Amino acid sequence: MTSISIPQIKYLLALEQTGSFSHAAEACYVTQSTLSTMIKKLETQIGLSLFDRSSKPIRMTEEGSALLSQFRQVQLEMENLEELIQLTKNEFYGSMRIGIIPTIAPFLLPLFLDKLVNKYPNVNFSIDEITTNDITNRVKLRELDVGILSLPVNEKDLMQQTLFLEDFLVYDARQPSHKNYKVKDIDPSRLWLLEEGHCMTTQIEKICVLRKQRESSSNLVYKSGSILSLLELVKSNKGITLLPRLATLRENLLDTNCIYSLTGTTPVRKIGVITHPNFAKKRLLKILVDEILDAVKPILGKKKNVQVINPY
Amino acid sequence: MTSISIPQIKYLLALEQTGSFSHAAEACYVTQSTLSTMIKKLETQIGLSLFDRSSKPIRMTEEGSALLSQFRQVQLEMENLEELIQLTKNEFYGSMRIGIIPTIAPFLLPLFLDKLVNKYPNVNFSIDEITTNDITNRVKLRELDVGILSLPVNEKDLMQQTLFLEDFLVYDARQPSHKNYKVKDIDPSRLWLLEEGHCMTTQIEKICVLRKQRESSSNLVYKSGSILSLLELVKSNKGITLLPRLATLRENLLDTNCIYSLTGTTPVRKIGVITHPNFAKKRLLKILVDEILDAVKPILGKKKNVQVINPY
DNA sequence: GAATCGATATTGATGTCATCAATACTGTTA
DNA sequence: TAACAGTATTGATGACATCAATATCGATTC
Repeated sequence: MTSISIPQIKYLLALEQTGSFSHAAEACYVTQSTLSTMIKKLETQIGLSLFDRSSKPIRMTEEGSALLSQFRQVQLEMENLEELIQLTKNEFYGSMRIGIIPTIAPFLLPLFLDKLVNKYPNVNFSIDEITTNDITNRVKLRELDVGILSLPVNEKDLMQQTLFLEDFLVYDARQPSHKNYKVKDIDPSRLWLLEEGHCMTTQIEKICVLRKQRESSSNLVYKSGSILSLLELVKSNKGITLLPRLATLRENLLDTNCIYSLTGTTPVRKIGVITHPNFAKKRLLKILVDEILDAVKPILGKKKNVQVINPY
Repeated sequence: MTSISIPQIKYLLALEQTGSFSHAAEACYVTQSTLSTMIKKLETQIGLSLFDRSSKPIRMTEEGSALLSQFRQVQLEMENLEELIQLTKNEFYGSMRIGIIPTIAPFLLPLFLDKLVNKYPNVNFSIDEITTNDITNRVKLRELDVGILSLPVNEKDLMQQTLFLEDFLVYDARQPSHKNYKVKDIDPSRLWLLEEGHCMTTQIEKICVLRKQRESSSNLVYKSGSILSLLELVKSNKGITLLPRLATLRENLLDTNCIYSLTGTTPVRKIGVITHPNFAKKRLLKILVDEILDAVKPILGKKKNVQVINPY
């Protein structure tokens, strides 16, 4: 048992406008008999005569006139809905090109990317795992829409938004012996770092205050190209490194019993996003940001007594 | 190829409200499979994913949320329409009982009654052709809804609304001899009137200033019970009477060549409607009034230099 | 008064649609 | 691994919107 339908309203308004069943049918791209039948059906459904067929052109009855503006209102809101649908489709269509640094990518992406991709099937997400400099350059050139990386970046022309603070922990691959670590407990000769170019390298060096100190005390300098290699080398050489908290959760990559907090002030890095100032898809960006925050907030919680280590 | 339908909107809002296809289906009195299919169809039609099925309870996607308030707006306007339909049905249903005086009924009703009855098939019109006193009494007692008669009535508790002024013309059944008539030209011995009780009788007596004058100059006093009898008697006895203009148009009842205007000030009567002060169907009354005015305005036009003759 | 015209109402046919019951599929829980 | 709760899919079916053809109606013309 049907109620009033949108096409019926459309036919009614066309008939009121044209004064003729034939012309109204033409305007609505249906046959005259369809329009006649549908108007009659509407009148039967609501129990009122809406049109006076004895006048020429056809005019509305008083009841029809009493309802006309409300029929128009329904039609107007339907048109508003259809327009908003188009606007919404345009925003959540196309692509979003994301650059993310390698010290975040393998730990953060698994936490939110599948859900994001499923939520927005019409958006083509593109992920590039590249370094901070490459990210900032390509965002500036509009080759990337968003960068996920450690902030701040040394580019005041880009929009920067901090998402969360991520603390560093000590990974000592020897048998567990210390409940707590102090920075000065770190033996620079056993310290392994990622190669230059990774902002985290700079951050760890800052934490340990040990650029020159480290070069003078070892005849082997090895800088890993990837964080996986880093973890493998630290493990196999019973070395030490500093890891961001999200990395320490991956039990498949390391022995979580060998992870130690640093006493005193906790060194942290700011993780956030950068975009070009003219980047338009603000709602999609907010979605990305909200998904990331939803994913990491339960893990990282709130930080106290921290020292932010900048990536440059 | 269908577009968005009202039931689809209803299902969407129910799903957003309940967070479950099963509960939403229940609330909408359809099966779960119907609701699932219709939501999917809506999403396909508009090209957007509106619900995230992986969360429990089910939540809207960002696009769905962006459109939600506009969907609600459409629903609200549909509800407003349905409510207004009910209000409108209540006003234009039932009956309208009309009293009309006999010196108006046969000339005015044919001008508008068929059209009115066809326009409002759901209204039961009831017409009583009775005198002014009967009309005013029965409107006071709510036995009639409306009276159509000569105004004013001597009842200040009734609502009175003047519709038009109707002038009187002389009907002299002798062979046409005068281009113009003055009141003093009227031979009281040949004057025929309706019987007492008809306000028009009083009006004509006032016009001719001749109550006592007439009684003293004739041994035959005949007062017709109906205006048809009056016209027949005036015709067959080559008498005289005064007729309201609408009556003079009926060529089937009299020789229109025997109709004369009165020179000098034109005597007219006010025709209008009376209703009980608590009569509620104001819109239907307005319809009746507008139909009458539409019918008589082209005939009567605008009056100049008139003297209103009251019916009492 | 009959024929013609323009317009609406009706009819029967037909493809599309909404809806159902049944069931397959999925993720969670015990 | 089985059971459970919930959603998605499938095939069947009655309801529906729509069409082409034509009946009906009121006005106009001859």
